[in-house]
Amino acid sequence: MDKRLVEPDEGVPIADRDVLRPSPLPLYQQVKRHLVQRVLAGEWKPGQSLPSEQKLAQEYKLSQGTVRKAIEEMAQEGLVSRQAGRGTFVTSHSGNYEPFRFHRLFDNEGRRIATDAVSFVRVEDRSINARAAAGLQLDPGAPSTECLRLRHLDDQPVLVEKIVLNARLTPDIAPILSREEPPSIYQLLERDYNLLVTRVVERVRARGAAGEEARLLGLAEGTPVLEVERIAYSLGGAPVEWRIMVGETSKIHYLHSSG
Amino acid sequence: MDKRLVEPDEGVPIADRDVLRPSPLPLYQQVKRHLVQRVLAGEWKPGQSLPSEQKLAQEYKLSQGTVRKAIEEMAQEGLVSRQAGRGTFVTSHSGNYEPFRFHRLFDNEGRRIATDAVSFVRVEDRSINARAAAGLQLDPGAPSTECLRLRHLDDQPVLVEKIVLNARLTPDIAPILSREEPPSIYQLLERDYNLLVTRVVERVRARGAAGEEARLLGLAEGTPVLEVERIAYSLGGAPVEWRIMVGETSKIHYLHSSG
DNA sequence: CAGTGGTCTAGACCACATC
DNA sequence: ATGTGGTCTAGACCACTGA
Repeated sequence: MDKRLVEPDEGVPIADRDVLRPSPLPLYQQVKRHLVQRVLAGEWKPGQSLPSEQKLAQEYKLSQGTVRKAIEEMAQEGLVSRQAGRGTFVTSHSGNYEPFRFHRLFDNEGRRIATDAVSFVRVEDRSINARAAAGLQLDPGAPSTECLRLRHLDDQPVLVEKIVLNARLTPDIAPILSREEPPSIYQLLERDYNLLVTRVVERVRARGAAGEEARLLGLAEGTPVLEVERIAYSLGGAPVEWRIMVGETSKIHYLHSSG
Repeated sequence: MDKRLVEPDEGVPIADRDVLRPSPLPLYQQVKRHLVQRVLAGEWKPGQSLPSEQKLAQEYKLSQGTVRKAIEEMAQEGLVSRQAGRGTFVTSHSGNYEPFRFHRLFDNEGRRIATDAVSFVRVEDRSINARAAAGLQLDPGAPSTECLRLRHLDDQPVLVEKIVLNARLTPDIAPILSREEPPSIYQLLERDYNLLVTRVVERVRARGAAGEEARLLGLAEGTPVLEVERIAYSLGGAPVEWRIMVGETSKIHYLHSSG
């Protein structure tokens, strides 16, 4: 039976339903939005399971189908993953669901540049550089944490990364980075700051190697290098990280499949 | 009522249903597969509308919801697009649905490199070059059509494209390319060969400009340039085109959003 | 065994397009 | 006024998981 027949507008129940009422948005979108908030608030931690569709349908006083559609969209966006017979689980970068899914750099044998040795050259708090400020939508001079690291492949340096974090979103992260030297920044953002990176925008350019990066990579000045400039957005759309990766492309390339 | 109650297994009807029966695949997947075939066979041409959900449900003797799920997946994959109140339409590269969706090169003002002046330097039938052969999964020496063209931006040459097509899939395309000089090869593949490009894989590298491309772009030998190597696959998964694009990246960059 | 998500049905109302 | 896709309901059976 159609809900609108049963509850014309006022026989309305429950607190949760109040949250969902006034908007003209479809119910399943409202449910999705609400569930996403609850996941972000940590009500269910990464790896844990959400309540079953039945339970959620009862809680929101909606049909199972409506809740299902909300959860299906969340699954499609990678926030949760579903397993028939088991349940719906909050995905995690730290879990083994899709580690390194944003790493699009590969070596010539098709191996992903991700799990290799990383050395941290420098980690410091400083006022943000102009280019990163533009990317992170911050005023020039805003506080930031900047991190320079170097990836190796077969003991050869292949990639320099400069990573800039908005210090207002990730306060006191510098000592953590220095101490732990984590292979994945995004794991750390999720674990310590509840920031889930869901989307990145990358710009790829070619240019000649220069200055410190040339030295770190062991290249002559002017050698053609690939530059990947990345802005990472957290769930909700706030830019949390600006990153630039530079590597010589006799050894590595950027790979993208689409369709 | 559940269909399985009404039709245990043998009260089964209709030719279409026979096609869909023996497999263990969900019904909506079978419907999807069948509809995709019908679109590819040209039963509904790009821009035209499919029958309504109701009609298709009757035709397949299934519920509207099942047909809907099939069509929704097709829409998600971009084969059709849906408009409430109007219908479901076969998408087209020539139509205005998603033109140039594979073009990921932009200038520094954020404009897509796509609609600009194109000049054809050369179009010829020849035996395939080694690199394209590997990409297209062909034997070295297989017949191919090779096309070299140059894109301009504000009257400056910015991008050299070498395009190689598998002559077995696209016979006699050379004269068409020479005559029409189309801005989009994929429109032509769809119109004249019923090949719908649905997926591309791109590898991006940096290197020094060399030989003919340096001359065409007006660059000194060794100037860093961006090289995008693309393999385009048609619906069904056959590689139909290998393409290499080379440009100086003081003027252009490769952009990719993900998540 | 009970519980979960996955599939399928049948029917309702809605907003929107078109004529 | 008619027809379209978009939303929502209520209930069925299934395959799979885990205790």
